[in-house]
Amino acid sequence: MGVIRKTKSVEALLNEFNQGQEAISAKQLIEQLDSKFNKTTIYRVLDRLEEDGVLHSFLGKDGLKWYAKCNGCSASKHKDVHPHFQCLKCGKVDCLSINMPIPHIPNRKVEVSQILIQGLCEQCFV
Amino acid sequence: MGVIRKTKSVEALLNEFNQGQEAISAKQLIEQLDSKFNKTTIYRVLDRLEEDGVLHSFLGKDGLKWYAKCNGCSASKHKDVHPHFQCLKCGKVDCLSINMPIPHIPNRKVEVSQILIQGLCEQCFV
DNA sequence: AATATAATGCAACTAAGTTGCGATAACAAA
DNA sequence: TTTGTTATCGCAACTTAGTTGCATTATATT
Repeated sequence: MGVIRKTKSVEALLNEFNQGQEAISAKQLIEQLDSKFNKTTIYRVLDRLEEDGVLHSFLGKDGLKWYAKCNGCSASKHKDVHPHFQCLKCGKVDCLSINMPIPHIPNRKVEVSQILIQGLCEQCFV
Repeated sequence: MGVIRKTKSVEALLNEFNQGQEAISAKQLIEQLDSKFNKTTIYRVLDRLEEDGVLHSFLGKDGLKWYAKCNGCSASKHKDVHPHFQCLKCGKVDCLSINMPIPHIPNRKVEVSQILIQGLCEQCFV
């Protein structure tokens, strides 16, 4: 079932993410690749890449969906549980490779946690 | 400027939040009060209550906007920086009164942080 | 080359949230 | 109480990120 095919859109998107380590929003990818691919295609390829553990996704401060490369994820399990950082000046979003332990909460079961930190990135924090 | 008026919609919304400590999504409030108020009104009243430091808002796991009562906020400063919890079974969302220190990140300035923890709430975690 | 089916493009749709504007209602001052 | 100012409301139309259905095309397998 569902072997991912090496199509032009897949290549193009992977290429975008291989330009750097930054996260890229679906919106930005659609604008960027507008002349080459339909937005539906882009959404679907992103879905597939996420399912396959190539990318992971999260929501930025405005509720937009962002994607970034995975490190150590597989199709069966996304191990990437790290904070994301969104720069309030330049808008850049990336993954932070720091460990943020989620405290145990009495009488509840913690399954996932999303942490979005906002502030000034290295370039903007002079 | 801008003294908030005690209108019926303001009263109705405050009343909803005084039913308990849970967070309520804008969507839910609109559905709930649909017969009494226009959705535009509800969005605007929520905005005003947030500006006045009565409510604070955050995004849930699907990017929907949620509101909850503030504790110790003022119009000038929202002091409420705490994690929020969304139950994956019953959907309930609330504020956690635990302190989560944001680690210092080298060469960046941290200004805000949003933490959303998902799992099972007290009622659903049997 | 033939086949099966994954992937694409297009158009139409969904849903949360926003905007403009004329009408209405709070509230303070007379 | 009445009046005047202006905050607030309701409505309709809009915006925008993301989704869906379906006919067509491309990929990979035999």
